[in-house]
Amino acid sequence: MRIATWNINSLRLRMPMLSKVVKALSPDIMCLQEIKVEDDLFPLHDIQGLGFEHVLFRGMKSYNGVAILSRVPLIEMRKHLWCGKDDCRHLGAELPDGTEIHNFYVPAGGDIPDPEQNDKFAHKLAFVEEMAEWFREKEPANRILLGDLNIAPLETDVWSHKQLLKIVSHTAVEINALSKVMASKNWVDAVREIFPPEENLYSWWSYRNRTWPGSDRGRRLDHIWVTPALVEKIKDAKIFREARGWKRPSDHAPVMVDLDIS
DNA sequence: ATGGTGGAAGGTCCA
Repeated sequence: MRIATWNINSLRLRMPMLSKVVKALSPDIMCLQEIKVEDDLFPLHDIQGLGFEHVLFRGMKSYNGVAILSRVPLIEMRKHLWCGKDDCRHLGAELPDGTEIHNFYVPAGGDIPDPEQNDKFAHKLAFVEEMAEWFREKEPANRILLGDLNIAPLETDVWSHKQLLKIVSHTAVEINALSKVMASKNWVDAVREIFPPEENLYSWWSYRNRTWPGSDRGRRLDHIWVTPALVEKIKDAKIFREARGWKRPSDHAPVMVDLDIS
């Protein structure tokens, strides 16, 4: 089963690009973030036309929003209000074999990496802490956790570890919080099972850097994790950076893994 | 130290 995640940054604007990505990668399950469309306006018919019969979405006007597009049936999990907010940052579903898939859009966190000065950073830290707590309390199961986690944990997940230490997405406090999520169910970074940690690997490149891709000042903000029993099922992984070079792209590239599950 | 660009809006807010 091929499972992909992509922060599409407006689903309606980039429907044609989604079609290209789906044709290129043929994912069985495509998880999206920042769809930026309220549920009444979700382009369900067009999505089904791409071959996804089973579609879950949770959207709001202008901001955030997540969706799971699938060729296999999904059972939607009960909604959880992360940080007490109903802001469309998570969708959980059960696959036919009982594996759970969790699609997250973690708050970006603003510019100042200090929760005292910056409410958005405080929200990000609280959200990630809550993820750790939430998964810790869950019963054992095979699970996939993926999405735009807005944190680049490894030195090789950013173009310059030294220059980004005080930049939101690569600060020690965020990486520490993310490591607690990882410990909550002994999650394994599936993409790093294929691409060794020594290798630079990015999934996002700022719109503000006009020299892309020459300078390659990227960060790996988008992740796919699995619980330990699924590790031996990981067959391949890929970051489809070609899509970042298309005209009017999302600032994120799709990330995918092949898992030997049904 | 600063500002750079893009999306949804139709204000600015958010990334």
